[in-house]
Amino acid sequence: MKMSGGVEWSVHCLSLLASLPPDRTLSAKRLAEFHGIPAAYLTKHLQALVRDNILESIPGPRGGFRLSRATEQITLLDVVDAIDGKRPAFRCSEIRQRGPSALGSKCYRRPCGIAAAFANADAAWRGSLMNCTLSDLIAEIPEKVDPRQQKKSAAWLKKVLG
Amino acid sequence: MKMSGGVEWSVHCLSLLASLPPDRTLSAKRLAEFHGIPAAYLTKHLQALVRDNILESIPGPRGGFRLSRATEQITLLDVVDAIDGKRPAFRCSEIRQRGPSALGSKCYRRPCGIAAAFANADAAWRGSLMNCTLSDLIAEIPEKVDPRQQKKSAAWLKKVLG
DNA sequence: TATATCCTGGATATTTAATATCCTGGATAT
DNA sequence: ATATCCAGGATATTAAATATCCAGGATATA
Repeated sequence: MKMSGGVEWSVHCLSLLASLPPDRTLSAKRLAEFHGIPAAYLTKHLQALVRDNILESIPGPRGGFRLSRATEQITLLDVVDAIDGKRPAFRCSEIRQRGPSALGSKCYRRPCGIAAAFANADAAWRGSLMNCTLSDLIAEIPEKVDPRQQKKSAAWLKKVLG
Repeated sequence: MKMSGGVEWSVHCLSLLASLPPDRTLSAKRLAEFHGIPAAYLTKHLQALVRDNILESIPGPRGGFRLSRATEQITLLDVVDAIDGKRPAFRCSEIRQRGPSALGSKCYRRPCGIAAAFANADAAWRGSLMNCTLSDLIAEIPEKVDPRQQKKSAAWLKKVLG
């Protein structure tokens, strides 16, 4: 079971975009350059974030992407849902309806206990992700990120923003 | 992000095996027949369960599989770990170490905040799965499974156990 | 002891999903 | 007018999940 790598890319991009001055943007090319990842593929993920109203995009020269909501209003769950989809990891294939002791399909209105247990685990996971906002992640940068890297990032931003 | 379908098959098989008289077994073929799933592939999953000491296997005629622990000692997490592997869904690719503002690799001893947040969610998920035992699932069969299906299952078992 | 049953593990094929690139068209700032 | 940038479709590549088959070893039974 593996989550799309695009989720990691997306959160890092959102974090960088959150440090932009108001109304400034970064292009997909710049975002890819900053993170050392392929621009063409990153673009696909950014489009997914736009579709889910996490980012907004500006076409044309000096265009690019910026956050479409406050950092407090963007959770990790929002990102996961946008990039990885909303379908749960456990997908019940209703094997109880197969085999020699199965009944007609009308007899299975409620989910089976096994599917319910996995749905609980999924809810716990989503709950945890829902409780972590982009704002939370940014707040811990000063204590968690090496000051030298913070400085280099700021310098890079200053350079590309002209 | 999708969990292996083998997890669902496995839990259903464990549930059926739990209803066996002591020291009786079911072969992979019978388990597959009961659930209407391919025997050859199910075998691979059963082998994984044996490797993790959830099942034990008996070779030879009248051989097959049986639980190797009490139902109270088998959790959904045990099954997921055996079938789907122990690696978390979110795999940090350390993109912070790439790009123009990265430092040398010695400067990244602690996990980044993003990876930590996903690790929390993973822990919540695992915690939920760990709290659900095979015993719990079996306990709710009387209320959750249609009595007619329970009857058919019992009849099938009686037949194949001779 | 011959035989039939059953698990084990390796080899391999098939299918599906993730990853990745490219290109055309439309928007827009300069 | 031109250069930059996003949107979305088409397509290629890679990796993983799904699935089958077979040879080898164990064992109950006749």
